[in-house]
Amino acid sequence: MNDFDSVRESFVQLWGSMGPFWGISPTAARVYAWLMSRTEVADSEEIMAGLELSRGAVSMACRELRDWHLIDVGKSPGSRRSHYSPATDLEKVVRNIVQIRKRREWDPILEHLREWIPRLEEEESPDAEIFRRRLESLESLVGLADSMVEMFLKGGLLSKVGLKLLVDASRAANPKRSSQPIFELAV
Amino acid sequence: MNDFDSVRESFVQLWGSMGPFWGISPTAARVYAWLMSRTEVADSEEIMAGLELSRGAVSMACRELRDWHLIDVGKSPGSRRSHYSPATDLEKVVRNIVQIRKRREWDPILEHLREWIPRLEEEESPDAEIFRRRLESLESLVGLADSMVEMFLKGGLLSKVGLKLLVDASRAANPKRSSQPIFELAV
DNA sequence: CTGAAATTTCAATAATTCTTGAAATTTCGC
DNA sequence: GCGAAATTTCAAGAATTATTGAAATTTCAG
Repeated sequence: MNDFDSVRESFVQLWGSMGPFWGISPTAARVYAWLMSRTEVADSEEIMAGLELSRGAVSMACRELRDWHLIDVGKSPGSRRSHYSPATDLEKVVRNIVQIRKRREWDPILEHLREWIPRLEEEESPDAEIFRRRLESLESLVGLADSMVEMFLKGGLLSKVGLKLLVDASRAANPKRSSQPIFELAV
Repeated sequence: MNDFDSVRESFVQLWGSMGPFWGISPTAARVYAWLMSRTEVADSEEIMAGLELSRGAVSMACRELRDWHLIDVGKSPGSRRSHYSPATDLEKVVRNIVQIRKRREWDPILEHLREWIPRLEEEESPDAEIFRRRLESLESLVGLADSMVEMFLKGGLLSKVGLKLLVDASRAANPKRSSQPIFELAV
C-alpha cells in the first residue's frame, strides 16, 4: 500500500474514533473523512465500496452529515443518483456544529435549571437553600458560556478575541503555511 | 415526594444523560450531581444507598471524578473511611475539563496531521496534493483552536475576550442574581 | 404515466460500552 | 505488625448504541 492509501486509511480511522467526541456517529465521521480524501464527488455505491458499508448505513451517515451541513449533495444531470462532497467552508461547518451542540447540550440544562430554582425557593429547609444556591451558580456559569457561544454564532467573537493575535500565534508555531487561508478547505 | 427530592432526582438524571457529552461516564456524572444536592460530605455507603449503585461502581465513579478534579476527597480523623464532596472552585473545574479533553481529543489529531502531511508531500499524484492541502487547512484550524485553548488555560483568555462584557451580557438576561460570584460554587 | 433505479426506513442483530460483585489488595486503628 | 475495614480491580454479564439488509417508499427518465 502506498503512502496515499495508508494516510487515507489512518485518517478515516482517526476521524471515526473522534466523531463521537463532537457528537457525530463513528460511521458518519468515517464517511466524511473518506470524502475529504477524494478529489471527485462520490455516489453511494462508491462510498459503500470504499468503506465496506451497507447501503442503509451510507444513507444514514449521509443524512447525518447533511443535517450537520458537513457535506454538499448534488445530482448529475440525466441521472437520478445523488453524489456527495465535503463542505469546504470550514467556518460555516464549525458554526453549525457549535450551534447544534449548544441546542442539544446547553439549552436543556438552562431550561431545567430555570424551572428548578423557583421550586427550591418554595422549600424552606437549609438543605434546599444550599442546593438552590449551587444551581444558581451553575446557571450563571452555563449562562455565561451560552452568551459566549451566542456571540460566536453572531460572528463577533473571533474578532473580539483578537483573531489576528491568535492566528499570528498559531502561525508562529508553524510558519511554513502562513499564506494559506484557514477558514476554507483547500479544494 | 417533595420538591427538594424531586428536583434532586431530575438533576441527577439530567447530569447522567449530559455527562457523556463532555466525556464523563453517566454514573460518575450522577454521583457528582447527587453530591451537589447534599450539604454534607458523603461516604461510599451513603452514595451506594442514595443512587442504588454497587460498591465497585461507586469506587470507579469517584476515581473518575477525582481524575477530573470534580470532587474533593477527605477522611474523618479516627476513621479509615473516605468521604467525598463536590469541588467548589468552578473555574478550576472548567480549566481541568478543558485541559483533559484537549489532550484526549485535539492533541492526537494535530500529532497525526503533522505526521501525515510530509508523507503526502512525497507522493506526486494530484489527488495526494489536494488531500494534503485539505489536511493542511485542518491543521491550521485545529492549531488555531489549540492556541485559543492554551491561552485560556494560561488564564489569559477570559480577560482578553472581555470577561466583563460577557458577564454583563449574561447578567442583563437575568438581573436577579447579579451580585453572585460566578466562579465559585455557592456552599 | 410507468416502472426501474435510488433512497429511506426500521426491526433484527452485532458491537460497544457500562455496571456489577466477588476476589485481591491496600489501609490504618488497635 | 495484625487483622478487620475499606477500597480497588477486573472478568462476566447487562444495557445501550450502532449497523445491517430486506422491504417499503420515493424519484424521475423514458
